[in-house]
Amino acid sequence: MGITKTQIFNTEQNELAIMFKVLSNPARIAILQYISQQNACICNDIVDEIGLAQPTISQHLKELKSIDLIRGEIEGKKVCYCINLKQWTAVQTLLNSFFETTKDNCC
Amino acid sequence: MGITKTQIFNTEQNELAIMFKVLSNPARIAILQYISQQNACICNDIVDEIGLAQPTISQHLKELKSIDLIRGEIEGKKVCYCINLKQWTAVQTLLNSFFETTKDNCC
DNA sequence: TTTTAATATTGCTATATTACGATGATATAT
DNA sequence: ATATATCATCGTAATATAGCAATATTAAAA
Repeated sequence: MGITKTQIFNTEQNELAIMFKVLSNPARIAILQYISQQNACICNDIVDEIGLAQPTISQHLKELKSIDLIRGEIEGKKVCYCINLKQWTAVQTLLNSFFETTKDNCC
Repeated sequence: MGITKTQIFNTEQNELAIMFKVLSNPARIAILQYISQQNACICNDIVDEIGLAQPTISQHLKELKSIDLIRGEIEGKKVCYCINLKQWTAVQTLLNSFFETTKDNCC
């Protein structure tokens, strides 16, 4: 999306934006939901489940990994992805606290 | 961002993605924080506060309005923006419930 | 009514994103 | 060793986004 002037914003603002951005795509939402439903990890059943090409899924997984929301464990030829619960909760807390703080200031 | 294949995802997934997307920019985060801190509404002090050109701010405000997160009240020449608390809370609940549901399924 | 101030809209450029085919890397299976 | 399956990376096309200058719009003020 064009150049974002990250320099003029503080770390918190930039980090919040990055987390929101990683989640701002329906494919990535679907991937997260699917991975979580498999309880255990899964691999590129994701490709079959979601209707996108394998490279596309792989790229989305990479973005989810970039903020450590999921982890990929190599098992032979396959890679099993699962939600990183610790980071998941941390992100949830961070976003939630943004909502709370803003709400408190407001009215 | 290139074409997103929204057709292959369900309404919930697409709506979540849209909300995350609106919040996925540090300028919009900063605008929301600033508006909320002013307690009452403010106008284009936002332009002075944030270091971006007036058209850019105007565009960001439009995107925030698109999901009804803020409201602009016209007061003569000026427009006073404020957080729409009802929608703010609704979005918070929706996102939070996404985090919770996914977490519950997971482990 | 003309000017001025505040905001929105338009048009443009530069860069990011989504998606995919082709290719590369790696590990099991034959 | 060779083939096959799984996944990642590269390169590229199409589209979206961020930002701004210029311009339009609107309303108070002169």
